[in-house]
Amino acid sequence: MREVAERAGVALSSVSRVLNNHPDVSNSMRSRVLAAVSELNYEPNLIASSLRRGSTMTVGFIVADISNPLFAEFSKGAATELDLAGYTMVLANSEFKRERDAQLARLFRWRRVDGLIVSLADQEYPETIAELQRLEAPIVLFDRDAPKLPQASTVTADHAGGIRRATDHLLDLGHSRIAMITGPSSLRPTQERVRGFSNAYRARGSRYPADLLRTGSFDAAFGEAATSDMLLRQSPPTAIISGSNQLLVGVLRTLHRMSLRPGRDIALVSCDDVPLAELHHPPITIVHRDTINMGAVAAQLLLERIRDVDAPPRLASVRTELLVRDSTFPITT
Amino acid sequence: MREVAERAGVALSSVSRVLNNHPDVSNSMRSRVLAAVSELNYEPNLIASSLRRGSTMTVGFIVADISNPLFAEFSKGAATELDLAGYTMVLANSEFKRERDAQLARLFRWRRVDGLIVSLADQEYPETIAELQRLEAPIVLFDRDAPKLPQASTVTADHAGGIRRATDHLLDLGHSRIAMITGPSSLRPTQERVRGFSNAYRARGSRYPADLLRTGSFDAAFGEAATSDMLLRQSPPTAIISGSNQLLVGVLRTLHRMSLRPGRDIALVSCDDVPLAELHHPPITIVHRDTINMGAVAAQLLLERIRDVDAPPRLASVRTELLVRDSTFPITT
DNA sequence: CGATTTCCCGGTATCGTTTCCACGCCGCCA
DNA sequence: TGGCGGCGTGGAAACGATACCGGGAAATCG
Repeated sequence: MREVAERAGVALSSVSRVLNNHPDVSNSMRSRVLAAVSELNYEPNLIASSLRRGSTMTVGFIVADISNPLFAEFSKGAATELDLAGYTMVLANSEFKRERDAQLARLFRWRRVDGLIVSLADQEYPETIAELQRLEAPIVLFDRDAPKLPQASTVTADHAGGIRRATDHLLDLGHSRIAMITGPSSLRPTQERVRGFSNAYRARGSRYPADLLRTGSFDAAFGEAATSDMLLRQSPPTAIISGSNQLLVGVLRTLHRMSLRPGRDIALVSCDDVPLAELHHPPITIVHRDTINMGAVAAQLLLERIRDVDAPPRLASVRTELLVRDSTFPITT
Repeated sequence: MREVAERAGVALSSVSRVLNNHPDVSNSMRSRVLAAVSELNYEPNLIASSLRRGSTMTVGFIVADISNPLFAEFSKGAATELDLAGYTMVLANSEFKRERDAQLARLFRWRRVDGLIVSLADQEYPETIAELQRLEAPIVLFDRDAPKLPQASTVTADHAGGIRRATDHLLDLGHSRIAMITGPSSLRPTQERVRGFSNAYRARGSRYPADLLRTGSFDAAFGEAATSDMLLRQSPPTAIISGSNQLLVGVLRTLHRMSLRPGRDIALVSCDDVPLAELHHPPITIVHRDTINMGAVAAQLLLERIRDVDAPPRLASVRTELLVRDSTFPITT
């Protein structure tokens, strides 16, 4: 930049003004500087700029596992939206380790990100909460509750409503022993789903079968184990609700192993639409949410608070939708 | 940092030495400084550090679409490996637009990334090549050839071998009219697959059916259109090879629409193992490659050249493997 | 015991920008 | 004609860290 200034015969500050198209710059100045810039192949240094400005134009993104389509789509939605605003996304996987969450929060703080989007592995881990509280930049939580972080915005999905509709659907079809397998009980999606599940039964004056509710984790192995365990019990379920695309993989593995065909021998509902669900034989009924849009909304909530420091944190909830397909069917008693 | 120095009654340079555990620092100095650091809750500024050091400890990652499981797994493998070395991944989606590739390459250069991993949307687009050539940091290409970028390392998969084995497998089963649907003909994976396809036929003294080779793009819509087009022709294929998980979605949609069942009415092979392939009825034969490992290898190639400026660029190829499942079967003529 | 090395430490320049302040000039108005 | 406001510009002080250089004290050696 100094070379550019010399070549154009002007001051450094003028070069800076031209490059940031500051209003106070004459046409002759602008053209001289731009000429020198292109002659010298000048390349701005965004690091120096960040240091001086106090803003890095980066947003941190902490997620358990980017290879999970849920997070991948969410991140895509967010990245696209951030791009439009000139922000770059910095990505890190926590690998479901809460200590990683805390470390990464600190790292991003040190890197001076302008904002942070995070899907906590454990929404109550004090270390993580503490690290996040020290962050002055705005935060958006993805599908998590964290009362200790009142300064954070949140984007969630209406899991309770979705599961409520799914359960109603199954109950209407005559199923009453419905199993639900979903993630860690400490996480918002799980809590909401249990609420929706419970509400559906309660609306009909009964209680949900507690022995058929399995909370634990979101991975395929858990889905596999929980399914086979329940199916081998005395009074097995006639329908299963799976809480994630990964759990679905486990559920299907077990059903396949036991030669039970969804849609005929057992009803099946899962959460989040993936190619597997649509193209399975039979196609699987899904509690759908627009994850890419959730990412976009998360980015918007974040940008809103980056741009206006005084903007209050907000909570956005995207709706869920029941896609009824052939894996659910009326039971004949 | 100045406050820390004052509080500890030492010079700034000493604080820096302690924090970077430079050898020339006494124990008493270390403890005094560390005490002051924790009393003041000092937080290092990695931006300033980057500016001064000339290294940002970040690696750029340009990919067409992170929501594609292929790229998502690849990125996960790379991110995990980079993490171990203390590097942070900066992510951007090109959305298959070659102009975006070029823009992003420039952006990352300006951001002074220490390295770049990139899966080009178009491996020959001159703008992108030019932008990459100006980059002084090392580059790793994912599954692309770019002779104009001799300074770049590359990680690829043995597509030719995989498709060769898949084609041999089908030919052995008695299929001769085998269709292959794969991506843009300008891209390495496509070229390699065509080579493997062709080799298999040539080894038996014949030529591959040119009317059944469809190159175009990697998305589901193309897979859907190409499949229905070929199946409606006079002499339709008895087997289909799909070149990506997205194409597979399209192929399956068409087969489903035409009430053709893979494994019975038509043989089917696809590339890259995804839950859909394993849990489909029947399970789909796959040309498999370890994408997470490819990411790890890409990161290693990059780190090697970041650490040793004189290290020559390298080319790593990961093997592919044919997972024979029930979607391929002997044809009875 | 003097000379030379080793060990620590402080001061300062520097990385490449942006922003504030001051100043000169021109045009306008009274 | 003198004062005043706005425009355009240059100079310099940051932003927060690191690395070089030099010097004083302690340790080692002949």
